[in-house]
Amino acid sequence: MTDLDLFKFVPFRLNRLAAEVSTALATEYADSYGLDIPGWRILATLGFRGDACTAQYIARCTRTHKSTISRAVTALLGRGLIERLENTDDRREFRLRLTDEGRALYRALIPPLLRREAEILSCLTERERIDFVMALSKIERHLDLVQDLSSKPPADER
Amino acid sequence: MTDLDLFKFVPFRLNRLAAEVSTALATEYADSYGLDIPGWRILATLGFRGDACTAQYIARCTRTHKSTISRAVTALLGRGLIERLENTDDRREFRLRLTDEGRALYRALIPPLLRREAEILSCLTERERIDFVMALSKIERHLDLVQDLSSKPPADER
DNA sequence: CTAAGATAGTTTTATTTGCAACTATCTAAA
DNA sequence: TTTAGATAGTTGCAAATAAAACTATCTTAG
Repeated sequence: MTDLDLFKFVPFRLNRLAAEVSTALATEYADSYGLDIPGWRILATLGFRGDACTAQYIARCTRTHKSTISRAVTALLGRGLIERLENTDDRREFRLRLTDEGRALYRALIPPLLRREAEILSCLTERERIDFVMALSKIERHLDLVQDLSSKPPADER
Repeated sequence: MTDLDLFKFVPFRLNRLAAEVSTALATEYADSYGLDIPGWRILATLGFRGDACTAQYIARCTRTHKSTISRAVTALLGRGLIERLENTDDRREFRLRLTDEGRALYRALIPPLLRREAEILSCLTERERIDFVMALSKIERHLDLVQDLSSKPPADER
């Protein structure tokens, strides 16, 4: 029988690594700006795409449960970091976008977060880093994790 | 100003990938054997290391909170999958080890889990897979995630 | 030897998260 | 048009997790 070493088992290692990286990054947005992960994901999605998008869209492409997004949206609205626009074409949904304050926060967060990311990857050579990211992309595509905005409804919500 | 694309941001991608892989694997041990992630981690740690080890050790090297481990240990004891040995040298701690039944379950789980892992990595060439795992190791070492059993107490419990 | 601090493990509590039910709105088919 | 089903978003509840307080035991400095 083949043996199983937990510490060589990729799923376990990914889990552990992701947890570690998350807590390392959280100090940037949580400790400094009172944001949690869902809040940061919303901010980042809205900030990166210039235009407004729906909560559903954010939930889908960040693979975060819609109820989690809903709560985080409420919090961000309360802090005046995002705003809701009625959509007269479809009154079920709201388009969300950053307020000026929200955009300022988004911009303020980028440099330290990119710095952290670079730090984490600094143990790899340029070549290794490129290969690593490429492998990541392949696995994501293989598992159908692509963020594609045109998008089929992606397997709904697991 | 540099921009930040969430979908190219490695910490986010790791998080998303780990979550996806976790749920994919959970079907193996949860649906089939009623194990949750902490339970599986204990089983795997005890199974891989032939000898008995303490709850503290498992918590540290799997980076799982000690209260989570404590509860999972209670559950596994109740199911007769592991047993506790008094340590007369230090009566604060207990050494844990698999029962025969626990070992059988561990053995039964290995093949399907390794198959899943292989499936997930099947989109990479052999070369890419080796490089990917190597990069993972480097990052783990860089972030001080090494499982090292000799081990300094690793930053205690976050 | 004793007291102060450290450590293993448990338990209580609070937080977070996902699920499921619900409302409101839209779409499509009879 | 009416009705059945789908979809966006919210909310109540339950499960999982982490934090913190607690017990018991060990270690070490005086």
